[in-house]
Amino acid sequence: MQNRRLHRKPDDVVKAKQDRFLSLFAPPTGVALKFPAASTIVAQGEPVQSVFRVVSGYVRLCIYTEEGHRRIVSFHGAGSVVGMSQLSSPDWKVSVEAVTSCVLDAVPKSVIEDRMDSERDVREGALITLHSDVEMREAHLVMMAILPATERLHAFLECFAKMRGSDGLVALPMCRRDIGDYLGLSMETVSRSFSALRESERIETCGAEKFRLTEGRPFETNLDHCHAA
Amino acid sequence: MQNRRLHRKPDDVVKAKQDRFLSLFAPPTGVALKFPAASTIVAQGEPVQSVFRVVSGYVRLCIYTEEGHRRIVSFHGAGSVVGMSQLSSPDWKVSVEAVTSCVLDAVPKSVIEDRMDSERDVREGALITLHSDVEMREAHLVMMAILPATERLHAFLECFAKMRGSDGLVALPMCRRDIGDYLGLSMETVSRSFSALRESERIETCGAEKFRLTEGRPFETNLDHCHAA
DNA sequence: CGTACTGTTGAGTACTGTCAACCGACGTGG
DNA sequence: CCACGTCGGTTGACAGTACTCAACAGTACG
Repeated sequence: MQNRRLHRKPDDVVKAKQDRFLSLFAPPTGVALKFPAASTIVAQGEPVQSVFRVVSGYVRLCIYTEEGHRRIVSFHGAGSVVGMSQLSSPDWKVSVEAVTSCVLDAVPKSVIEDRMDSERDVREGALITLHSDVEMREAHLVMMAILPATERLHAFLECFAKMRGSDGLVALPMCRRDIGDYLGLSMETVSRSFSALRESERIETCGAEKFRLTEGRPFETNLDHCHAA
Repeated sequence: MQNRRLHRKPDDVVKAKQDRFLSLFAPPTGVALKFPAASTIVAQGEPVQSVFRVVSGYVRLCIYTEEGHRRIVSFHGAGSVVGMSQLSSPDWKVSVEAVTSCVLDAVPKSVIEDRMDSERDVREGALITLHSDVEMREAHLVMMAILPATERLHAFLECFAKMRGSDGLVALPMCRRDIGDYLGLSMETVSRSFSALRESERIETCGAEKFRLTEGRPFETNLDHCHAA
């Protein structure tokens, strides 16, 4: 879900800047914190004190509306940086919640800001992360508007499998409702879409939370009913 | 659509940083360019050479998918900065198109980068813009998932009227299809939603492109059919 | 073994997309 | 000056998707 097909700069150059930036999350500037599954790491509205990087486990970024609706903006696994887009804001616009039990490295906001001032590579690394955030949300937006439920789920699973990097069986850490809130679908529709993908043999499943993508199929996307031309 | 309810820092402090950043768009670093209505200012895939600021008129940011669908990510009126989120990318991930005839100030990417390196206020101003981009897309995402067509349109009109700052009659520069591609709705549904808002007296219209919000109504949003709790 | 929770499936409904017809404004050309 | 074509917007009819409500299955846990 992160860093999907970002920068096409020479990867090693980008990586060096990123590394410098990411090193801030290690000691001595960073501190590892552990959170149990389903706990709230930071709540929407809290003052922004730290930026995080996921070490292990999965977190979700949620937005709660006044009416009580929950929208999941993104999921983040090991390696993802969370909170950079909150830097110029006094308080969190999103909640960060632990999907599974997880460990995060936390760095004080002030440290990030200071290093961005003094180190060029940190600055560029941070910009790349921010840029990635914008792009991720744009891709999400496009998907939400254009793809029907089953294709949305398929895109999500593809994306998640890619992020995991494993070609084999992938375990989904989040429940159907989470996926629904991420894709803008009801829990039931997500479940039905799973069944549809399984029946059309585009995925294989092993229990409710493990799946494997059946690859290589030319797969005619049924987009006939989508508007715009 | 821009800078909606961003930073809650003391406004004057924020403004000073923003001003320094925004001054880059004026001569001598910036150059004003004029574009006719419906022209493409930069096409998706072109190398990123400049960042823009709208002086007058309106532009739209579009994403075209391989299947030929068009998604509008945002509209930008006078004062908006366009392209900051493309800085760490070699080429544009979006197209920038003139909705009306318009004038933009263009600043070379390299100038922006240099000044971000050398001036703290420019850096912070740029970050605020980026942060605003992320937040805008998140708000868009939430709206798309939660609101039914009529409410989506209403939210859009509210937002647009606020951006314009005028309480009176507001003229929409973009056509129904544009609004549809922005809201993830078909042109026809947008049109029907206009009619619905007019009939329920939540807006008044004057021709197809001028409207006024009928304010003060407690307006019970019909969100009963929305999932999640 | 009962309870609670997650996931699955069915039935019915509501919303929105598609297709199509129509209207009015505008500009062109006879 | 008027006929005509084009374009954007509106509206209707119909179909298809996805949501709601509801029942049920499987699993974990006490």
